[in-house]
Order: sequence, then C-alpha cells, then structure tokens
Amino acid sequence: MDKKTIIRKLKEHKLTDFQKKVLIATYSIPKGQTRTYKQIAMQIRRPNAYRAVGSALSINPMAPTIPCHRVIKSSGELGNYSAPGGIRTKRAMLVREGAI
DNA sequence: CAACACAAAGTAG
DNA sequence: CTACTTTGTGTTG
Repeated sequence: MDKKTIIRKLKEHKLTDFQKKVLIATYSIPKGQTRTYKQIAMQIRRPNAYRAVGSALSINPMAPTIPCHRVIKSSGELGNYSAPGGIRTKRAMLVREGAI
C-alpha cells in the first residue's frame, strides 16, 4: 500500500482535510517507532489540535491500513485505543513491533 | 453548545 | 509524586 492508495481511499470516505492529514501522517510512521499526538498535530501544521488528532484517529481504529496504534501520549503512556482489546491490544502490537 | 483516543502549566498536598 | 483546573483545536451531533 503506497501513500497514493491511502489518499484514494480517504477520498472515497467523507473525511475532512484535517482527517486526511492525520491519517497520512499516521501511515508514515516507520515500523517499530511511535509518534505522539502532539507530533502528529505539529506535522500537519495544527500544533494545538492534538486533541482533534485523537478524534480523527478514532474514526478508523480497525483499518489495518493505518497504524493508529503507533500514536501515543507525550508522557510515554499509550493513551486510549478504540479497537477490540483497547490499550491491551495496542501495547501488544507495539511490543511485537519492538517499539516497547 | 457539549463531548472527545491529549498537552502543558498552574495550584495544593 | 497524585489530583484537579484552565486553555486550546477540529469534528460530530
């Protein structure tokens, strides 16, 4: 899956500009690494919208296309996770990828 | 207007 | 350290 495919998918859905940027930024997180909500917000030029970033990610918790589980809090905590299993699953995946 | 997958700085103990 | 308060942002209902 390349970035273009992702963008095409996003266009099919009714996502806002903000959403698209958040999802693209999330997709660009290298395997085995994590990003904080704040980093994502800064990357999309909305440095104070880290809260909106969480809302944006929550619309797509089960799309294997977007690794939303790599987005954590600035304090190093995992934050929340809407997919089945909650933060348990999130942590498991991060451990599996070597991010923890 | 209210609620939210957050952050940072403030107050209090 | 814990706990609570305030301010800030975008989306949704």
